[in-house]
Amino acid sequence: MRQDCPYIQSLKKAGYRLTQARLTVLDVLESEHGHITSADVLEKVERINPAIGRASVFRTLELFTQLGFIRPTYINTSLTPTYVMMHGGHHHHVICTECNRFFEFDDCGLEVISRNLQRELDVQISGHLLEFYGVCADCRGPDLAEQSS
Amino acid sequence: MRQDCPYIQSLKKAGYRLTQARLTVLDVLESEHGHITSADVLEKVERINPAIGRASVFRTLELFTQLGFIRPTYINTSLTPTYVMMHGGHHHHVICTECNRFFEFDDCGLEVISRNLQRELDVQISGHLLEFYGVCADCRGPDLAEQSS
DNA sequence: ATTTATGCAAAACTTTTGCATGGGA
DNA sequence: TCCCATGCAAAAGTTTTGCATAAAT
Repeated sequence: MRQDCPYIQSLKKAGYRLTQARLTVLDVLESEHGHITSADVLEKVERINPAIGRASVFRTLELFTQLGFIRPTYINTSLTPTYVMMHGGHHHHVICTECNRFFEFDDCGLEVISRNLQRELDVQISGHLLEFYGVCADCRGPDLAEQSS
Repeated sequence: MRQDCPYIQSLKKAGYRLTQARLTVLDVLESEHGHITSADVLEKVERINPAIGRASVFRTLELFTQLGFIRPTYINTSLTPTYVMMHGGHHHHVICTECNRFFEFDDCGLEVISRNLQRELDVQISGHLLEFYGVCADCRGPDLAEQSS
């Protein structure tokens, strides 16, 4: 486990202990490169280390959310949250409303808007989440779009 | 109840019946100008018309989400969703991570990005949600807006 | 007259809590 | 050693289901 991981550094700096539960949840989150449901986190943590209780996973998820590491979002119509990693404080993706597939993208050109809002509303902005909704090529049918399943 | 309401038009056009439950939930959503938790929707609908069952409220909320009228988001650390109205397919706000207050804003200048993504990812985009996170002036302290308690 | 949508109430789940105890610094 | 964080298991809530019935078109 990389001690140079920025999240681990943040945990330490904030005075939180580096426990098995926290490190394992962090590993699971990062192994999913970006987004994972709470149910999946529970399952994967359990598989890696059965000694870690569910409660700790939820407590960790809440802590990480408070610290800004992750952010819960609703994806499909289920009641369980999908957590996305807030690398550098932000996250951007396009979600296909038909198949719920994710398409992540990096640049969002929101720095200017962020600065303006900061000034206009007098809010010290630390991050953002941008979600676009649409229908991907596959879900629009094979006729008009390329198929690449 | 305004029959010219765009949401009512959409419901009709999609072939859904204009029932008491749906019209009442719509009224509640609009009366909250923007965002409301599921628990609050339940409570307000109950107050307006006790004959409407909880199940119908949830079914309606899910339907409206599928139709793109609203979008569930996580605000405070509670497990209940907060629904935001997707006027014109989009919604933008800044959330204070301390007091959970909302600051909505209109323009987000995302049309260009939206078009680019549409072309690059071949996804037909229908809307978006943009959330900024930060700490508002009040929460940063009374005077210097710099104090951290 | 047709169906769709509803209400009711129980079932199904997910998340939270309390407390004694273990593990990190 | 000190005290934060954990595990366990039950409790607390929220959301979903099944089915007979009401109501919208």
